Amino acid sequence: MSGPYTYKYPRPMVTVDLVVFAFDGQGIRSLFIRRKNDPFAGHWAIPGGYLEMDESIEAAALRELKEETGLDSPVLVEQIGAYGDPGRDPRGRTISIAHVGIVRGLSSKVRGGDDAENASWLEPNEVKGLAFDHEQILARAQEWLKTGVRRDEVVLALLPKLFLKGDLGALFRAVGAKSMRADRWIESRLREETIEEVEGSPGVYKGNF
Amino acid sequence: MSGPYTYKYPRPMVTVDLVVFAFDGQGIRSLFIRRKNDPFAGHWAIPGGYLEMDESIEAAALRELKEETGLDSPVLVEQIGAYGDPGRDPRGRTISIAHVGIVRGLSSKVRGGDDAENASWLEPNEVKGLAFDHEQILARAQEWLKTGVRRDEVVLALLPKLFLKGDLGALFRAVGAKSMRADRWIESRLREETIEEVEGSPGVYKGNF
DNA sequence: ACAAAAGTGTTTAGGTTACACCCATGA
DNA sequence: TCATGGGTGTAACCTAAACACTTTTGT
Repeated sequence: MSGPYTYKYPRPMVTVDLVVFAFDGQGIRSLFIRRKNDPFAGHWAIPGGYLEMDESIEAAALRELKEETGLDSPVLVEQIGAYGDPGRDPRGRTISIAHVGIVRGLSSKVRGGDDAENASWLEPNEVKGLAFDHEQILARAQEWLKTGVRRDEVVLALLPKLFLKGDLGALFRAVGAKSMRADRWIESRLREETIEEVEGSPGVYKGNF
Repeated sequence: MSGPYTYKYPRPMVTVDLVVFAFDGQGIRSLFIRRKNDPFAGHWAIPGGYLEMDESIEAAALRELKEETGLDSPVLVEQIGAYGDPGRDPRGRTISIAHVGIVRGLSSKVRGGDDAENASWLEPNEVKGLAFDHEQILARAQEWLKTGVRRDEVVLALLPKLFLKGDLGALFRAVGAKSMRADRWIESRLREETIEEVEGSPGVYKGNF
């Protein structure tokens, strides 16, 4: 960096955050880092960091994810909103552009990096004392997940490439979608060819992309 | 302003934009300003401007709307996304947080102000040569409107306080929602008491809030 | 009077909910 | 054995879409 940088009018900082969800066959997990530095050193936080001047917003989210957790290219990434209440960051006015991402299964190769002392897959509802307003962002992301589970891409991004009816049932249960019947879901997607049964393996399905 | 302001790392500018929709009984109109200053002086643009350091994002959107068009407090405001491609603003890296707003009817008291030479209600599909990436933002806002019209709050925010079946039909037609039948819509909302028929005026309805 | 546009009835298909019942599991 | 939780069949309900037909409107 070659700073300092001088502007005529004050500018907020801009960060990106990325809530990553994965399904382990039992429940939904989310990826958190433990912050190495102040503010909130030692607290859990959603992966994220400063936007650089020459990269797109989504690229920044992916870069930060990679730097802080080692995770590469989620199956699906979507922006869910900008958070910018004055005071959300003690270092000064900060706007954070929040995203959700989905990866297929709990990648075991996550590791801390950069500002992250370590990175772990935690149950989103168990994590306490999140940094900044990350509780709020997480809540919104969970809401997104709960309603997003009606979208086939979201479901298929969460499930393993090959899955059983039981996996689907477990997934619906895990996100708290009520009375979603796996049998009906499969029946209907088979009809419209969103998924198909794997040749020679009755009861095993795969999504079509 | 007391600038200059100096930071260790470069920071983008942050703006807010607000696409305002209104329904005039015939079609959807959207509020645009004609820019007074460069860049894009003389071009139409979505109302918006710089976020100040001590106001919330939504407050900034409302303030800019007021300053540039004279319009006060839309019935409904919602954030629709952050736009931040490098190069979207020739003045330098700028992140814009886009919103949609709905007002009830075409307020005739709109006037230009600030950076706005004037403000007018235009048909969104007719406007050409929008500033910045406002075409893209407008397109997303229209998309939001088209799908949002299934949400009762959105419909009721667009319609006058008292409305007829014909108004509803015209509205559905205006946003391009296909095969939405006003008779069925009303029937169903009456049942669940989202709207009610006005006493003594058969065929006149009003929303319940 | 005619053509185009809007309104209306009917039917079909699909999804959602609720309920009843079965089966497996584990205390 | 009993209680529990999940799976599964059935029926009621609602909504969306398609279609045909009528009514209205403008020229």
